Amino acid sequence: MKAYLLSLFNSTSEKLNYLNEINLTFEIPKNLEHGDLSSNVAMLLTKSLRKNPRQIAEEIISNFELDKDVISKVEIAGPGFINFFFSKNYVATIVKNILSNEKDFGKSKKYFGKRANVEFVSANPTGPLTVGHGRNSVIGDTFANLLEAIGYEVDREYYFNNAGRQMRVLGDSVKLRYLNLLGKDVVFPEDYYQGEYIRDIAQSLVNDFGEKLIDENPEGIFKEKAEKEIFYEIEKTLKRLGIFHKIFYNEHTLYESGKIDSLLNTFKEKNLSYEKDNAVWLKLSEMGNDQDKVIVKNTGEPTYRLPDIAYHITKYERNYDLIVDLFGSDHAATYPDVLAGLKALDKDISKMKVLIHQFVTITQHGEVVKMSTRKANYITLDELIDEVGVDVVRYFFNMRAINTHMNFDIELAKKQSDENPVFYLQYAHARICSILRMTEAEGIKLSIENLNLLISDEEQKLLKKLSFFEEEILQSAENFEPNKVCSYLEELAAAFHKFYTFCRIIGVEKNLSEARLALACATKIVLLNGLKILGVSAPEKM
RNA sequence: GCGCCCGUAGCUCAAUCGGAUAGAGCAUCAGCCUUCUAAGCUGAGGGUUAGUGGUUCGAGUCCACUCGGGCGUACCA
Repeated sequence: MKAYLLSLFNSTSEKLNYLNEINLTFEIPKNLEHGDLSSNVAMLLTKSLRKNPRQIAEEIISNFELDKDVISKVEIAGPGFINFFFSKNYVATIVKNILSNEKDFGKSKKYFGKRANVEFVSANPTGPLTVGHGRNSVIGDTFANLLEAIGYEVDREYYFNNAGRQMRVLGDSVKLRYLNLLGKDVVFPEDYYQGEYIRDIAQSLVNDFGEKLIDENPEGIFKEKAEKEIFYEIEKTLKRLGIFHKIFYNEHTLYESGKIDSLLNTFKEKNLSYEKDNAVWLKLSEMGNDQDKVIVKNTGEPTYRLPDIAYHITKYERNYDLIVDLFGSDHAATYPDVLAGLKALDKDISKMKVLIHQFVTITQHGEVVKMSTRKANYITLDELIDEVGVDVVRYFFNMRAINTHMNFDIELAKKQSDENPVFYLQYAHARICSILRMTEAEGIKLSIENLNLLISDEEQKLLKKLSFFEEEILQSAENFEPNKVCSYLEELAAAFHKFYTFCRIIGVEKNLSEARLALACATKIVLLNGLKILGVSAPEKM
């Protein structure tokens, strides 16, 4: 429908030149009486033309060359909106389109041939993924799915660091637990990792090695064992959610390959850094940021900024057209430094898209749970999946805008899992599958020959909803808004459930029956394609 | 103190780059199953969009300030 209006305005602009100056947009009116699509061009032109918007609208309309088979009515309404009403026949043709494209319906080729990198999760292997990581994991994967749907070839990437202070403490924690288990009298400091998993790892070392490791360095087998075990668990959890990273990028390789040193040299050569107080500083204030920051400490160790910049340079070297970083608001302060560094090195910053999601506030028994891996005060993602299932977890994190400070009431999630909107969508899909089983038994075959019979309100509303799918996906992807996919699918499911209630398929006149079956099949395809982007299953029975 | 994010129905959230009468779900209440799955449908109640000013044809949306909450503000990541 939008495509038709665009070409309509395009041909009209040959007569009315001022139409070329305006950015054409169409919106779907909330109120049905305002048509199927609406344009506000006339109002946007009031200033430059110095005319009443309704007069302008009048002039535009009178120059349209309308196809009566497509547009049934055009009217001017309110302050100067131009409202378009499409013919029922035209609306019904979407079914053909859906049935012939099937799995590919909704996908677009706008970004065909482009490559994107989506970095998400990126948790260091110090403990199991928590509910807090869940939001990052799910929306990161959904972004990747969305980008694929609009033509990108996407690499999912996980950046991690198995060196540094956190990991030292991890090794120390395991060793102390190990000594603990062997009956040694040791003090376990409060700021060490308190989690039960540390004890499990230590226990398995006791089982395998007995007392042989008592004199081993904590940075050796203790740390290595912990990292391996924890990473194994992280990957297992992600796998449950259907998340698979193509690339695991270890920060350490940046040092081994000399990229850190060479970056440091580049900064120095370009006079972008200087030494002060025995440390190396990056001239961020000259790059437009608030203040200069240290990139190499007086101990000789780099701060996280240097490897972060070096890491992102590798993304540029790997020739991506789009580089997406997703992280929680606790890291929001770090990315301007990275961007400034990249810009100073003449990298095209417009390829970067840094997305920040707000925190998930967990409440349990009416109280806010402050999550801390160190203090072992957390609810793991695995526990959540055990409680409510993969589909609910994925849907729940996808359904809210990433900027919302979302609340997660654990009790409510368990209790209301039956009433979660995800079941509403899945139920629509299962209902259609059920109809398909019945019609097959009855020998009813779908047909696209008599789609013009689909004229009731319920049928038309469903058809219109279906026709906006591709546009919704495109917008969700371009704006990085997975929650819009959820809203769309909920509306689609609602339109279907109404259609189901009022329009019978089995037991009506043959041509109508076949046309309605075609509509039901088209709906099934769109539901399936949409749920697939969200990573949610579409059961055939419930 | 400063920076970023947020504040919408009892609760959780929407609202198409500023659009027409602010919408869903849950919860509450009243109806609908001899016919394709009632995990559904129909209807009702529920709002000074935190507050005060401003910008304009038009503001939940943009600007300023105030109040309240989250996250930052390291030679930790």
